[in-house]
Amino acid sequence: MNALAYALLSMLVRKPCTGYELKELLEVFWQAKHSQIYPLLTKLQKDGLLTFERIEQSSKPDKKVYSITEKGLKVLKEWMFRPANPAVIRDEFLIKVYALWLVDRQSAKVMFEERRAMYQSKIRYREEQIQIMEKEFGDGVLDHTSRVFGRYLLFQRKLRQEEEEVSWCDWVMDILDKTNKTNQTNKTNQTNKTI
Amino acid sequence: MNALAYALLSMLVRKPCTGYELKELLEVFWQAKHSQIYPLLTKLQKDGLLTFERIEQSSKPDKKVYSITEKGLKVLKEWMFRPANPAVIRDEFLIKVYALWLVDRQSAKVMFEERRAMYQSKIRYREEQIQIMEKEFGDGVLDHTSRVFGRYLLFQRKLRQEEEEVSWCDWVMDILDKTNKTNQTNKTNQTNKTI
DNA sequence: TGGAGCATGTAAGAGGTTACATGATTTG
DNA sequence: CAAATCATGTAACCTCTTACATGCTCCA
Repeated sequence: MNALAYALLSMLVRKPCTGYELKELLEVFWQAKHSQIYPLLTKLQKDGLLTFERIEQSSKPDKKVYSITEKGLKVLKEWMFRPANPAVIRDEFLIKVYALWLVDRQSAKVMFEERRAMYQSKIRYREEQIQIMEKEFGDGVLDHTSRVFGRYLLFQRKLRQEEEEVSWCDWVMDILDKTNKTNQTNKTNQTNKTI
Repeated sequence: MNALAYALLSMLVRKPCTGYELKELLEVFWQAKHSQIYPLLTKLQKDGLLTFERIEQSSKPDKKVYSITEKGLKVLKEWMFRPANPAVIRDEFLIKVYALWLVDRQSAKVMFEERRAMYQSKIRYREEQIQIMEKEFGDGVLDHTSRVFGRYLLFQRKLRQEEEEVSWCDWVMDILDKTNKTNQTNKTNQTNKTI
């Protein structure tokens, strides 16, 4: 039982889903490719944590709708009370930031402008999604026993983190602007002090 | 050349380091185990991107101090201008948040209190590190041509994100408090509306 | 005297990505 | 007419974690 397995259970305890739907819904808190999801669903079903029903569709491929079993629910609930492993964050952009002193000020600014724009569009999407939830569920989004509660909390968290990212980009671009533009061949670069 | 390889180059372009040091320094933006770092350093050295010098130490094991080569610098600089792959974030706690509606209010509160405490201690550490940098480098931390610039930006970003996490935990705990405490067997739970 | 820090390495296995494979319908 | 969406699956490969392996010093 790995983290992705619990992620799938935590989705299916809300409502039955196809593997395809799970991939979409999972995106907000656990990115996975379909090539990882489909075999895992089969495994969890064989282990008795899930069941599935094959639905034939006209004009679309057949699909398998998975549901959680009693055993699956029990396993998920037990896991809920165990301490979570620390988060893993791997962001290539941050490597580039680390080596930012190698590039000229103008290129650095462009990098941050692009980053800012990307996060700004994420914010717009996130705000839309939050509005949809609030419209559909009303106060249910703030009810800790409602199925949508956790999803709502996660979208709010994502939104906050994305807004923070934009604000950080602005802060960095401000620093890049404030740099004395005549002092291109600098002095501090000569010192060998490094952490 | 994978992302970790560029992460190592971006460290070594600042100053020569041992594998052991790299693992520590890398932590702020790319977590990796030593079992991944050491073989990769050997590979990069064989590819001519790094060189190393063996340093014998009394009272401590020998060490290999790696430095970047001209070729390594060229490869790194070229990579700097290529667009970064999207960030990968995998946080088990968020899976638990998704299924939070399964646990009682009190347990949910405990989970967020622990999360808050953990991030609060990260903030303390981060603030210390930032102060150390500011003391040692002065205005150098804001000079985009200084070797410490990128590292400083990253620590500031981490701090902001960690503060945002604490603020989000407070927001969630507030919601959990505001819930009508007599309404334990709820109504919204009965509806089958789900996204 | 046991644990943390310094220091490097290999091997096995789990987790995750990319590519291969198929195929109908809808939308721009 | 091409691209996106729905829908599922396998195989090869790369990435990352865990475990095995060694050994000295300093500190509580």
